[in-house]
Amino acid sequence: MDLRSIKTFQTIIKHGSFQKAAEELSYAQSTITMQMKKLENELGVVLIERGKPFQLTEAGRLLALQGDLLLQEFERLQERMDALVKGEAGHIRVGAMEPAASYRLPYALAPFYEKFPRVNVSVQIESSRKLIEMVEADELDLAICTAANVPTTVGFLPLFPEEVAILMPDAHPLANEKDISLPQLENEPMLITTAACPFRRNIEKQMRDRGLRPTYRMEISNMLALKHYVQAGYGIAAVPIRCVMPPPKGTVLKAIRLFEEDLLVGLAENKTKPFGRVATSLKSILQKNLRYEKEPIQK
DNA sequence: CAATCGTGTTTATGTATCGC
DNA sequence: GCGATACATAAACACGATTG
Repeated sequence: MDLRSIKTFQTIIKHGSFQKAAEELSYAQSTITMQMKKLENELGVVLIERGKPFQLTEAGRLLALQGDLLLQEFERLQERMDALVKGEAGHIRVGAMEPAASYRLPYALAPFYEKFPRVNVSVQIESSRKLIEMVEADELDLAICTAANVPTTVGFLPLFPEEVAILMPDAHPLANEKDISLPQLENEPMLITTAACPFRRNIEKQMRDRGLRPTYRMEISNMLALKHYVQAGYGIAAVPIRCVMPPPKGTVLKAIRLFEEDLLVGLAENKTKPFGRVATSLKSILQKNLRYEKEPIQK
């Protein structure tokens, strides 16, 4: 069964005649007969009760309805293919870690959508480690993540440091300090994310390097949920500033001294796969828009 | 008016060959 | 070993003439 014979069938219905359909489609009348015969054989049903005037069978009425939808779908597909060829449509798979996925990507994507309104973007939110794996397996076109275990087939372009500060209830003793130093955190019960979280690993490493040992009170897997636990008074937490601006009611954000290295976030891409025009454009737009102005930390 | 027939043309498929 | 190309053959298609 091909679309051509369905189109012929629809044209026959439109004119109520094999002859007229042949004229409109520039076929010989015998070709129309042959096409209908073939279509009926393939479908295993009679579509048209021949006679004057002919009548559609139940199968014919069903095909008349479905055939229209099929042809419309095909037209849409054709339009999308044309757009794809012109570089105006397609599907881009982006991965992002938190907090960039929630706090940066929605804004960074806006100019891309303005430029390519017909491109479909899917956003997958995962840990950096998982994102890099997905880029390597060609399951993502681009990923916004940290450079965790980057294999040689994956390229990483550093873009911005995700700055970290300490969030605490405003009644906390340290809330009066101008800023916080790492040794002050040693005996403070902290709320932390999972062991795989790059932010947690960064803090642990920096404290370890200085011979300090953090004290943990509670592990919360979702970084975006941390601030609510701080707000509820469970303890203090080192959080990306972007997640807690402005700090929730009843909490304050304090800069932390000695944090000379914030986590570097960037774009990961598969070096072995060709990059299309749309993906290239998205890359440069993200490159330009993922950075943001430094925001003041509340005193 | 649609179906059938004979015929020429186009398209699809299989095979062999070539170059990398 | 693999993909590109050329060629032969089969199958599908479209046509005009003709029939019922």
